[in-house]
Amino acid sequence: MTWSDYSSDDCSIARTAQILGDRWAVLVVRDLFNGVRRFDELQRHLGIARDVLTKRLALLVDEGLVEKRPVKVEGERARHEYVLTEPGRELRTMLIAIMDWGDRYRAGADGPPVQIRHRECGAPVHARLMCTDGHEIAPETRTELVVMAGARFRG
Amino acid sequence: MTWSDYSSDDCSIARTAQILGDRWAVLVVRDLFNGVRRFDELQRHLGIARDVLTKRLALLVDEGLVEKRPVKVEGERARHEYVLTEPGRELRTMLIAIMDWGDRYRAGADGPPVQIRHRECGAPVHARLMCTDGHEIAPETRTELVVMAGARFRG
DNA sequence: CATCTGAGTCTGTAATCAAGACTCAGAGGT
DNA sequence: ACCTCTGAGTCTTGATTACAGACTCAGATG
Repeated sequence: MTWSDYSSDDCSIARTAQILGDRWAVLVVRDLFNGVRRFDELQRHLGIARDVLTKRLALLVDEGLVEKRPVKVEGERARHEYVLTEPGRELRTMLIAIMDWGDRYRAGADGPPVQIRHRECGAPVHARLMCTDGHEIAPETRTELVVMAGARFRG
Repeated sequence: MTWSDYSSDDCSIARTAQILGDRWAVLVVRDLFNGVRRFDELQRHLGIARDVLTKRLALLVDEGLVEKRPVKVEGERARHEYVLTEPGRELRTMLIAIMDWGDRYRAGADGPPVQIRHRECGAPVHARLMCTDGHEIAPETRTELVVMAGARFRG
């Protein structure tokens, strides 16, 4: 029973890619993380087409990663802003894993553009693989894939 | 100077998304990780259109994540296979971060379909955030973004 | 010589994306 | 009251890209 006997769609990576597997989705989440909250600000910063942004945000809201909430500031007209929900915020590990890879293999001559730091101690933060017994999984460390109850055979 | 004053494209996440920001790219890499190596096997398992697979593989080869190498098995015609390079293999942390998220928020009733384990001790492997001082960065732990030399202002 | 298979390429249609114009409602100025 | 500005979209019109399936081509197989 090899990996390719199991359904490709029935996989947590495939399901996540269904939501984030788009050139823009990840960047929208990144910007939301970095405090961008309003439609026009996202649109300008990302350079995304307006209708596409509308659709992406709607999907993210639909999938529960983002909340669209009304904001009423005194003396201004009512607006809304887009804020990450808890599931959305839990993507931080993934984002930092992506960033680590890019920093390493796609940084320009001046090095990485930004760094994420632990607010309390100031040290840079990275994504690491660990097993639940506390061993660090280095690049050469072998891992194996074990099929669990949730798996489905290929249709 | 806020985040949105800096160029969105000049960011390691944006650069990585340029390569992997596609519904299929991540799944192709996942399958290569899991030992699928041949064109037809990828095509069948993923259910991707053949011409799209051709293009994705070409991009991954171009970007240096995948190597296309000829294979000559005795008694068979020469073929080639697609194998991850070292940069490609370094995506493991990202893949597992994506999988962790999906396992948590998108698993079906039967739980996660597969588990990755440390081959030596058998314990499940997960992606974690750590600062270089060794502190674990839990979901509530605050991080901050520091702009470095590689950053560019918005054009 | 006819058939099979792996690894694509080609073709026609459907879906998405991009860029910019247009809409609409509320706030501010005159 | 009227005009203008802005935020947050929606609409429209090409240009790209995806999808499904047919077609190709070379070397093994019978």
